[in-house]
Amino acid sequence: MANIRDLAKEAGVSVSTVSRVLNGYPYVSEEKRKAVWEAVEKLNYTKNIQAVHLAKGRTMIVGVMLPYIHHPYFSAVIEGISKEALRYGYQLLLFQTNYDVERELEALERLRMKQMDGLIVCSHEVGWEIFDAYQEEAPIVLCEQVTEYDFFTVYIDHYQAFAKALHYLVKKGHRRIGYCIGRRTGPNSQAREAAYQDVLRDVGVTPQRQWIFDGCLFLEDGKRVIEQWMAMEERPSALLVTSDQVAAGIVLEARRIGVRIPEELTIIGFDNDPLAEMLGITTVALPHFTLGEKAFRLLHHWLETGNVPRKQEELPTRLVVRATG
Amino acid sequence: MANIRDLAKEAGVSVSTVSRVLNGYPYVSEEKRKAVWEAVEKLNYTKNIQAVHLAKGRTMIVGVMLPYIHHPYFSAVIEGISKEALRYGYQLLLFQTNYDVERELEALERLRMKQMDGLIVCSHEVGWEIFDAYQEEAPIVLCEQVTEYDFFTVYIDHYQAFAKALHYLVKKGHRRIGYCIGRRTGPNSQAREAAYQDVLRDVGVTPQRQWIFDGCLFLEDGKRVIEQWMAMEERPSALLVTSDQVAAGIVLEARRIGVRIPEELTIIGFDNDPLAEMLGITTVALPHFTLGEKAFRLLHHWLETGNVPRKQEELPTRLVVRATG
DNA sequence: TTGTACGCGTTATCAC
DNA sequence: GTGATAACGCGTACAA
Repeated sequence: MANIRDLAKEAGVSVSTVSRVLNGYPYVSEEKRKAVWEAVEKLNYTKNIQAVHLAKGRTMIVGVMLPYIHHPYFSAVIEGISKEALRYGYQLLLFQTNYDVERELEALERLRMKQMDGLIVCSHEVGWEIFDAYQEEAPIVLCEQVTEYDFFTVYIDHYQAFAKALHYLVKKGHRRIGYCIGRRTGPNSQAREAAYQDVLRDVGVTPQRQWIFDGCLFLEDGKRVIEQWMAMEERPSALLVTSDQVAAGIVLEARRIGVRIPEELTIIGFDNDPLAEMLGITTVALPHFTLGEKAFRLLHHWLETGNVPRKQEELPTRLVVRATG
Repeated sequence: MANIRDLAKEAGVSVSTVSRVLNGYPYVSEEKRKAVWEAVEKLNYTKNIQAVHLAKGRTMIVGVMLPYIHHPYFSAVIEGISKEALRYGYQLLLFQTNYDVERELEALERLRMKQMDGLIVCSHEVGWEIFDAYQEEAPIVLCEQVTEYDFFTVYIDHYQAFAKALHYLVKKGHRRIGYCIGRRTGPNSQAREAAYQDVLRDVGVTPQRQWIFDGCLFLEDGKRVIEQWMAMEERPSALLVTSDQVAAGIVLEARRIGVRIPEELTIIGFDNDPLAEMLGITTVALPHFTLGEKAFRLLHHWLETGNVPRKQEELPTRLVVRATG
């Protein structure tokens, strides 16, 4: 493969002149410029981007750490990141972790190795203190709320979102309120749990353990939920559901087996998925796409300006009332 | 940041010895090995991966070219790619194109620049001849069927899949058969169209123009389809639908407005999405995840062995009969 | 306006 | 076992 020196020889100029022409710098005579481009043609030259990265100490690559891709939540976030990355001329390097700590650490090590200029963390398993340490060496933006440490963060306030939906239910007279959750360990789930405990305590209701449905991630899980619900002695009259996908599963299975919604069971989902609109599911709209966009912009700002004013940005949510609640 | 020379100085050895230790080569005395690792600790050293890439002429990165990420089809494919990439120690660089030719060319240029070792193309807009040209310089694997050129390809035979579903419908007595499609220009859509024309001709039916519903990509589009269907004079008695998402849209809206399925309208979707199972939609199962896996493995084989025996791999489909057809 | 020479950080090839 | 030293390919002061 031809390199910049071959070009210089072919065009009869120096390597720096070649470099100037290739990168569009001024102060190069028209004839030399032309000679260089002709050499490029003749030798079928292409710049080796790895060498550029090494020489410049920058890659214009941003890493994205997420557990799964094939999931409405994460694929929406990454779509937002991708859109903004494209706009600012950055590329995206994917780190799918499956919540495996080893893989998360691998991604962070890659950041230290300067494989990318910065990292966006969509969700994770390892402790904040780890990120805090790596943050000293390279820019990291997190997509989850964190209070104890000082990070660059863009997040949806799941506590408020959950509380909002709960207050709505309480106002409508519900007292036996349950909820479905994905992974209980995640910060989002913790926030939801906290809101649940707080609001129910405030209205003087003692939540029952079996009103909480764990491991609800996909459409299919909704089916299981409604089956469990059917088998219960003291059934909740309303459920806040992880996501609209799961809520859709509940609603469809309920229809199938003749459970009337919302008369017998009120359902509120999260996300504002097109499926929720189609099925008339009341939901809390969450701005996932915007989350990705803002996360990238925050990182971009950090990369371009270089200053490290820790910053948090909170994204608003909105209750969309439809037929199920 | 400390580099390999700093390490050498600190440990009192040469850079070559440092390199040997860092990369686990034999023939290094235990004491020097120890000295190097101590220096690594002391100087908080991390290898600069860009320099490694430049020196080795390999990146262990594979590019993935796709139009969108936030789409069940593509996110399944990329999940499959990702899984295999992880297994073989490769990283994934994302090229979201939105079917914009400029961006597709940009991805191909990046391949020439050796930013990645190979490229997997999930879907595209530019002509085959372009890929054919770039293929001379670096490995490319395509996820669509192509007959005119000689490529590395893994694909689902959409012609056969469509024909299979059509024959099933014909056997059940349907003659007025229509179909929904996403982008008509894609090779998959072309294959489906060809199957449609062929099968209907064979059974002596002249397809009507309005039996073909274009631009059907998402759940919401299903609603539009059923509305159009309602307004028609001579309605098709059966529809083959782009994807289960769109099929679900049709089925749900049909239920809502009281169109009986399958009595008035038979529906067959594609993908075998969980939503199809939940709604009892008859569908042709398409192995998207496997497609991604196989695509990566093919590329991997090419990268590791270096030989270029052009190869095509076809993936099987399966008709899953449920309630809607 | 142009060219020389060095830096970027690592790996690979020799010679010892 | 070990150490110089030359690649790898490009960017960029600095000098001219």
